[in-house]
Amino acid sequence: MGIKKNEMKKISNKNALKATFLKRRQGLFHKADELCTKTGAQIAVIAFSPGDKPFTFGHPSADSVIDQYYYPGKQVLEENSSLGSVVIDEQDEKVKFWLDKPIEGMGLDELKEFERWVEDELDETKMRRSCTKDLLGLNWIEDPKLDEMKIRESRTKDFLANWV
Amino acid sequence: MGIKKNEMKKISNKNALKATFLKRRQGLFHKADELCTKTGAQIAVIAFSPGDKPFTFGHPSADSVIDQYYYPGKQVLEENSSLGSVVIDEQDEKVKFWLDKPIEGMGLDELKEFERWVEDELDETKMRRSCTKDLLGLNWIEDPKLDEMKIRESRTKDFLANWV
DNA sequence: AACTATTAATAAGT
DNA sequence: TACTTATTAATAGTT
Repeated sequence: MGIKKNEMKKISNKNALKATFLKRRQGLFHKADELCTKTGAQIAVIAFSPGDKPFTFGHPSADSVIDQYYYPGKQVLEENSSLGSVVIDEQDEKVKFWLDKPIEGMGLDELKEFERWVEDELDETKMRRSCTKDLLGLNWIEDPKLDEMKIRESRTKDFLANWV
Repeated sequence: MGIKKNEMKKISNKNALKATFLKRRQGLFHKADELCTKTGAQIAVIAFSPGDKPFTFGHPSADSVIDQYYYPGKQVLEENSSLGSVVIDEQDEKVKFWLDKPIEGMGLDELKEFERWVEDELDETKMRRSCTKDLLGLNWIEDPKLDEMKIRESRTKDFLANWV
């Protein structure tokens, strides 16, 4: 599209590069938006400009789509606990027991037991989880700033490959 | 494009929905690819189909772009410390002092000081950081399983708005 | 930032 | 499911 047939190679001219990125980035986000509207798809687009400035599009939000990508839980249940939000796929007595328990009141031994339980639980159910915590994992002991930090398990390529 | 003027509303017919998602998803990824080629942009696209199947495009890879988005370090230096890997943009005496210090040997007060320093440092330089740690931030005290979990600071919309 | 010649994408048809 | 075509949409070069 345009005056000449589109040459598919890197643009060297700096102004042209900037202009092209602007126009095509807008076009790309527009296409993403249309696709969402017409099909109900959920889409996240992250684009770093040649100058490494980040631009994003997201429906319903970039973060939520990225979360879905890394933690493809189907029947998600969000429990609000002192840990932040722990995402699990099923609820049982033990889940309720631990999630209702305020972390602030646990001693070190209990904390370790809790941790062991979480790891076991999540391994067993093959679920992904995200929970919010502070930078160094210290603040929650006395001054939780939940929802400011996220812990993410790194997704395996295999999982998505098989899913598709 | 097409026979009729494009109606921007959700498609109800299931076959048309599928066909449209297929075509437009291809179109979207193609546009993303062209934008990368022509401008050197780095782009990640994640699209969940109406049936919630994930499709991705990434250059150089979806993961690397998403990582850049959450931890926009420019001149990245990876220090292997007892904290896992801490990503910072410059190295100075204080950085070396703290990163060389084994966390295991710190008392609670020192840990807090360390945390305060990290927060200050990163606020000042406007850097984001990623460090690998275990799920609950406890293991590193006695049994670090580094590189298995990631703590991420949740990005504020404002930061990106101002950056752009 | 706005314009337009031209190519590119695609909705509907086959 | 893939191919075709009429038509709209995107955009390269220009101002």
